[in-house]
Amino acid sequence: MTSEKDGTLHSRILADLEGKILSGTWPPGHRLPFEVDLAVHYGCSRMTANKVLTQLARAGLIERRKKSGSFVAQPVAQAAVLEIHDIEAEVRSLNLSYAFDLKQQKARKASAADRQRLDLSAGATVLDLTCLHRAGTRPFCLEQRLINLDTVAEAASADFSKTAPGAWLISRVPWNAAEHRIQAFSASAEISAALEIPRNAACLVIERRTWGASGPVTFVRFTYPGDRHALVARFQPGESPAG
Amino acid sequence: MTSEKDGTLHSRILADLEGKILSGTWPPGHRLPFEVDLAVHYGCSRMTANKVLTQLARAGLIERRKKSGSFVAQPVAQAAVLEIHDIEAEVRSLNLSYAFDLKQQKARKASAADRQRLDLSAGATVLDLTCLHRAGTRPFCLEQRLINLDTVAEAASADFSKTAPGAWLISRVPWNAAEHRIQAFSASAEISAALEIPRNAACLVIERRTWGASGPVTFVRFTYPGDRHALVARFQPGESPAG
DNA sequence: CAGTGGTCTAGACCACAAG
DNA sequence: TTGTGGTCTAGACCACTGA
Repeated sequence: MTSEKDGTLHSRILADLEGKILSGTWPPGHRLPFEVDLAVHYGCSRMTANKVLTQLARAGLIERRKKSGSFVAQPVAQAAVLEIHDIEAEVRSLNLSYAFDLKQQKARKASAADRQRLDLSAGATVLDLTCLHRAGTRPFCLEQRLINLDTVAEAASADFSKTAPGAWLISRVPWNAAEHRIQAFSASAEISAALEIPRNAACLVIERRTWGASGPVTFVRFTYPGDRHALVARFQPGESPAG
Repeated sequence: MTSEKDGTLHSRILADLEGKILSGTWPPGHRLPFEVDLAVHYGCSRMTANKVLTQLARAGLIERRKKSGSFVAQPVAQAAVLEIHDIEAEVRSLNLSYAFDLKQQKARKASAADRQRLDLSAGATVLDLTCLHRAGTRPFCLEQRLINLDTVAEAASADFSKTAPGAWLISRVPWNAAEHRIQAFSASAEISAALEIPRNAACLVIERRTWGASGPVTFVRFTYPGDRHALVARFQPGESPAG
């Protein structure tokens, strides 16, 4: 019964079922009781039982099939939530002072490479930015960014020497879709100079493409000294990553 | 009005509200109509309106406060779902043939380093595995793994020359928690020999610690040639990553 | 065809926090 | 104090799908 008296009714039922699944009492493939039976067993209405099963299904712990019932799912893909923080917040959480230098800011016609990176049509103009984020006095991360001036025209006249482009953009284009790409590269001459690391040192590179409601917004590449930086992602079954 | 006629009632309402938020019609901080008003406006019951708002809140698009109402949230952390696939599936999705070589398999007392990696107490025994995953004939990824024999005793007598350890484990310890760590490293002598890449070439390294219901299960380090491999993560606001 | 999940309702009570 | 979200119910109809 795992009777826990805390929380709401359906969260208690949820915890009970989760325990049975995660502990292996109900192995993958096992059929759960029907909604009606759960409702009787826990003394609740069918809607409440349904809510619990729906939540378990959303979390990927069970699979529901009409006419057959609900079954404990086979664990498949290892999915994990990767939190890509704001760099300033990231630095400050290390108890280091944060600073950034704007190293370059230039508006220009989009080159072929730009258009591919930003998913643009010909003739578009972009703002090309480079800035260095510092933790304490050490270089922390090099940011190379393109901003689509067709979508975010105000960027052309913005002052990025005080406000980092990332923070500025989030206030202009609050909600957007993004695609991240994580790779390892050897430091080029430019990178090694900027980050003050040896030539060819391994670097962790995160590229992000961002789209807003009105089209492509920005492409940005963050380059971190590889041995000093790690991305961490956790996975906890049953907890919806969004929760 | 974004009126879409497909799907259920609450999914249509959801799409409508999502559109207003994502397009900026309702900017961050804007107060949404109350549940009762939404119910009236869409001609549904309050429960249905509640379901929609609850879902928006779970997705992080709105924030709900008692007595005050529901508000469009400030976009904060860039969270993305990182899918860490099974290596065999990953290779096959590239239309390449998959193979792996078991290069080492040795049971031993856990060293101090092992105990730290696997979160073990003294005196534990581990199985130390090394295997190379191939795509076509080229090395694709080197897997270095420790398995906690106190938790998964059957591993000691398992045959890993046919079944890759990852696939074997998932059938034994179906549901587990995991922590991933992603870094860039220069190839050591061992790595460069195994992956057939130059010494000090940049490598993408993914480390995973896994816990089951009965304790630490395994620690694994995947090393990929950095310039040939990328992790991709997507983020779509409004969609729950678990969905 | 029958039983399951999917959805929706109209109404209810409660806890909580803002005014 | 009062209005809001949070939760729960008993019952209903539908769509799908497996037997």
